[in-house]
Amino acid sequence: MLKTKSKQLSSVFSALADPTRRSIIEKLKAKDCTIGELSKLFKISLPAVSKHLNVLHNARLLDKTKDGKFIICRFNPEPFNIALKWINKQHQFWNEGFDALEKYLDADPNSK
Amino acid sequence: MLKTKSKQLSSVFSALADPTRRSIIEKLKAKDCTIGELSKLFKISLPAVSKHLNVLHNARLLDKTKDGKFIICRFNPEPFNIALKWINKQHQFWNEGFDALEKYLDADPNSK
DNA sequence: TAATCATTAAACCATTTGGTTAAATGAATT
DNA sequence: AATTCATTTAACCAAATGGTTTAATGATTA
Repeated sequence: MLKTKSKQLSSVFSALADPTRRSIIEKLKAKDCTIGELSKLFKISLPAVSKHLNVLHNARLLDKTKDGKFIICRFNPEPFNIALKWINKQHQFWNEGFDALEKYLDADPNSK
Repeated sequence: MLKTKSKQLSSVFSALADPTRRSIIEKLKAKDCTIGELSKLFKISLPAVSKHLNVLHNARLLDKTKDGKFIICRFNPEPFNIALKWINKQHQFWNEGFDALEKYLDADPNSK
């Protein structure tokens, strides 16, 4: 399902609006985890964690890959780019003078 | 009311999660507006717009100043910094090599 | 094949969200 | 002083959100 840019922005920003989901990202940034491993970090139930993971997955911030009995979760930072671009566009201050961020986001990742 | 960093992040990200509120920011970025002017841009009722403005105000993305009968709304991009910092911290790719954004955000705005 | 383990689905609940309309407030005009 | 204009408050509603518990699914292990 192709999302409009606006829908993408909404799903990314609302995914990031919840502290549990931000914690999940902070954890996954350091290391891929199974859903069971992630759920042990929080006091909420496993189904609640599963729902949060769906929200992240929907925003494309999380990849799930099946490994036998387990599901491995991997953080995908790529959708941050669209969010950063939007913010940067509104950021009066940044638009003055040179714009390092814009160049950064437009650069080919493989060139680094 | 002092907010924790987590609460600030939640309020900024959830303020940005709504397309109407993003449109309001895009409008205000160009020019300060009264609430009546803003409400004319949308098909929703004026009280609905008023509520969106409260959400933005709560996230400190919007300043209101009274001017007689009118209330002037001004966009305040400052809370973007905390959001950008959080995103940048998670952004594996960016953390490799030099980090232009971090420097940018930590710089004294008055020095530019 | 039966039992176990990881995860999701279902049904439910309370709270929040984004909208409405109608009434109230408060400042400016007449 | 009465009216008009800009905005908010109140009361309400439907849908979404974040949580729960219990049941179902699906893959491994015994």
